[in-house]
Amino acid sequence: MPKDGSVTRDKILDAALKLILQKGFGSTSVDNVIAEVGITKGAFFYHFKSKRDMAVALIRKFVDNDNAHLIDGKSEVEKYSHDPLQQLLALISLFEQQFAELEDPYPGCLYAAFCYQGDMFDEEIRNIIAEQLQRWRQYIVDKVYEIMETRTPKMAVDVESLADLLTTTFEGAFIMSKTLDDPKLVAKHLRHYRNYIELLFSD
Amino acid sequence: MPKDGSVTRDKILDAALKLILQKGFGSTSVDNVIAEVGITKGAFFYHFKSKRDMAVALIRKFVDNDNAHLIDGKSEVEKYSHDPLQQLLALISLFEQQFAELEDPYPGCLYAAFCYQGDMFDEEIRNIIAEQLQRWRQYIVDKVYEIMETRTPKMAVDVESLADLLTTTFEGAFIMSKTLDDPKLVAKHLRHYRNYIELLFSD
DNA sequence: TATTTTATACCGACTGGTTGGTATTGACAA
DNA sequence: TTGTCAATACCAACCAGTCGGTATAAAATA
Repeated sequence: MPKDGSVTRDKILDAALKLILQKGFGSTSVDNVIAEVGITKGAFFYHFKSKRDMAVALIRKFVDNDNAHLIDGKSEVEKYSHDPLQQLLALISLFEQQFAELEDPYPGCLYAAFCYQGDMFDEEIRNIIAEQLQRWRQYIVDKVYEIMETRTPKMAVDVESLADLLTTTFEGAFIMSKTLDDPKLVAKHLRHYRNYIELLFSD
Repeated sequence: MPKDGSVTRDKILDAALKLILQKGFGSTSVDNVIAEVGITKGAFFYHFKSKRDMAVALIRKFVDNDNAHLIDGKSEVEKYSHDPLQQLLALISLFEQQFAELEDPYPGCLYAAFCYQGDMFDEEIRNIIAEQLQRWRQYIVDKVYEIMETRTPKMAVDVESLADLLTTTFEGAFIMSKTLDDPKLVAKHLRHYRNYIELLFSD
């Protein structure tokens, strides 16, 4: 049986995620990470050729996980109703429920953490994030156009920004939740987004 | 008249703000700041006894400026209408106009930058920020209760989180605007917040 | 089956450079 | 000539990254 180095690699990424959300990328030293994991410098640079290399791996993992949430949410929601409006409302409800269960403020989102350290990263890393944000946009944009086949919105709205507003609500609410130390805030703000969609499209 | 060191002090704070929004607090070194301003270490530590001391001064200045926006917006808006609903909608419109003029993505908000470096700061700094967020909340909460004296919302809503949602929209939209490199995004998302208020309360 | 080889996974001392912060000195205005 | 303001030179701690070496186990060879 081979020694499984991927266990250590994952532990490094987990520790790095936690520390980066607390202190930011630039303030999280490799020494911090290895101390958290309980390994040495040698082990770290065996798995990642540089700190930036680790950042890329970390953001890839975070994006994959985020995308899994989108895909899971989609399939969860689309099996209960064929009405695109009900599907979209149910998707938001699903996220509300998940965030309503939290007892501590959500630790935060890597996209925001990296956004506010932008100058430390190159185009490649920014693109990985932007592409994932556009997957969310695309799913909701399509859903809204489906809705508009049978319903007329109460107001003329820009569909693309309406779709992006979900992510905006998440990102903004994470910051508010942490700053005001209110674990329930994210769910409450998602509820307003759901209300808005409902007011726009329901009869 | 003594030499006016406050000019240098302000230049330091301006440079620090710019750099911190680009790179984060932890990755912005004192050397970076003095290079940007064109002064030396001695000058920096004459004006601020530590880097943390500068951070406190910076966040105080940012909060004062933010509060000025709130106060200016209030008085601007309250002189054109006595209807609290029209006042609130006009306030959001005002911010929309300001952000619609931008040609580049808004550089970001210190509250978010500090939020994602939370572990580097103490309770004092977090409180300065939280108190300012609560001033925004209080103004809108009061306004919404005024509105509800004469109008019934289309849906039952949590007033406090409805008020906080303005800040959430700002914070989230700043991140989206920077990440997607879209200068007009903030104005568009504020528009949705205004739409939501309008749908909730108008006849 | 016993022995050698090879690849993986990890260690910890070390390097050149950067960090926040200090001590000392001097220039300039009142 | 005194207090304000800023420059130079410096320090100890910390930074990302390197390097020579080691332990282990699978694979190849005998």
